[in-house]
Amino acid sequence: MLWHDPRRCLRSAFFAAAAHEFASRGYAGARVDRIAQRARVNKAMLYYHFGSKRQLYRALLRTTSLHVAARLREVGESSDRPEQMMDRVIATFAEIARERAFFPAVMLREIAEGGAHLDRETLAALGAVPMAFSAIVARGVAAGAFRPVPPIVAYFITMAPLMVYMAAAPIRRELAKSRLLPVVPPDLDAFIGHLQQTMRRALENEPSLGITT
Amino acid sequence: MLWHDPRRCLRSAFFAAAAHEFASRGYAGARVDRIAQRARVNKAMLYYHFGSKRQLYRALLRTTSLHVAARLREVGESSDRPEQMMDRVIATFAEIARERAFFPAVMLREIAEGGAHLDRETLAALGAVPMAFSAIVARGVAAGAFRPVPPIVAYFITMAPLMVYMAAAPIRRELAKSRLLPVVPPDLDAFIGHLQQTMRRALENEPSLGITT
DNA sequence: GTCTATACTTCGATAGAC
DNA sequence: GTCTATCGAAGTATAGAC
Repeated sequence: MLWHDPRRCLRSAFFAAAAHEFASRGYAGARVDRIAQRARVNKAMLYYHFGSKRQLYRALLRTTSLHVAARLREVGESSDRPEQMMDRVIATFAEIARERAFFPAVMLREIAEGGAHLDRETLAALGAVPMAFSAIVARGVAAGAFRPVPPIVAYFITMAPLMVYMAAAPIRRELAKSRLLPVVPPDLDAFIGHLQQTMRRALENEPSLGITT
Repeated sequence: MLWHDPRRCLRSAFFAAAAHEFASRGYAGARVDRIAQRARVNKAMLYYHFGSKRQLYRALLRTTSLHVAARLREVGESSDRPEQMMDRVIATFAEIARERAFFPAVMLREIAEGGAHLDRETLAALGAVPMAFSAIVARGVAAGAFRPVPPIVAYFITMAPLMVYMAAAPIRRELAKSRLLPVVPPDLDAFIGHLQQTMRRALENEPSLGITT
């Protein structure tokens, strides 16, 4: 990842700090001072390298989205059967969110934001994620392994629960702490298992044969 | 809805304006000036009636959450079979979001926010929504109509796609405008149909019988 | 209860030395 | 390339007249 280049290293430090700040406070709530402080770099450096808060935000979103899209394409290039591929797509989403804990919250926030602060290039990077996902589903449908569900619909039904369940971890903790939840919610791995099963059933093309329970 | 009471009417005007502002800009991005302007009331009045931006936000969240939870309980009290009840739960969510367009975005943002700005009372109101939903699923499981899926898991798998798909409408428009989407995404009604079908399959307890295609 | 004017604070951004 | 000091804008909140 080119960590030998000091310029790259500085960008990474800024990205990590910015990701944490934007995820937990949102674009408007994020403070440039806090990002610089967390990155252990002077604030003026941030402006020197990125120009503005907005451009830093865009760079973060672009980098992250392109990374996610690339990982999904990797899964799509494997020789797995479509059903297994969907399992791996879900696992990959979760894996990415484990590596980059900020990902779900930033994603949800940007959706709610409706694309304000974004330029065309960043928008394109964002769109690469549903595109990569849709390609996988479309091939499964074409091969007859999946029901003819619109790929973009499958994308939202798969990705949204994952993003929301992961982003909701803090508020679940709050609810649990205040004794406002009747039962302990399953951990992420269990949730992923349920989601995989749900999508297998949702996309299953031969209801009378071989539903895995 | 007590529209005859002028005090109630004023609160409603504030709520409507605040909802729009919080949904499109987030808590930190929301501007008290804009809320007052949109409500066609002086800003000082807002502070007179609600005390602060934060308390206005909490009041909005409480009112909305309690309304949603009440609507879900209504569905739960009907004499429908569990499968039909789930269809109606999904339809009800969508209906509420049609009446109150701000609902999905505010919900997603608050999840990402992790419960900051919230007091115990508002947190409890928020928790009432998954509680009401879970009660419905739990009864379906107890009656043998549903597979033994943890109700809270079913909640996230059902609610998240709806919230995200609705909240993502603006960014889908942006993507479409920039020609960054290969196909036109289904409208909300079609999406709801797919989600209902997905949840029927996900909760179906007898895979060999009566799957509706 | 309602409005005007303003106090006080915080934030994004930059100028300018090194 | 890096840091300090600071500016100007914009924000929440309130004091005080009516």
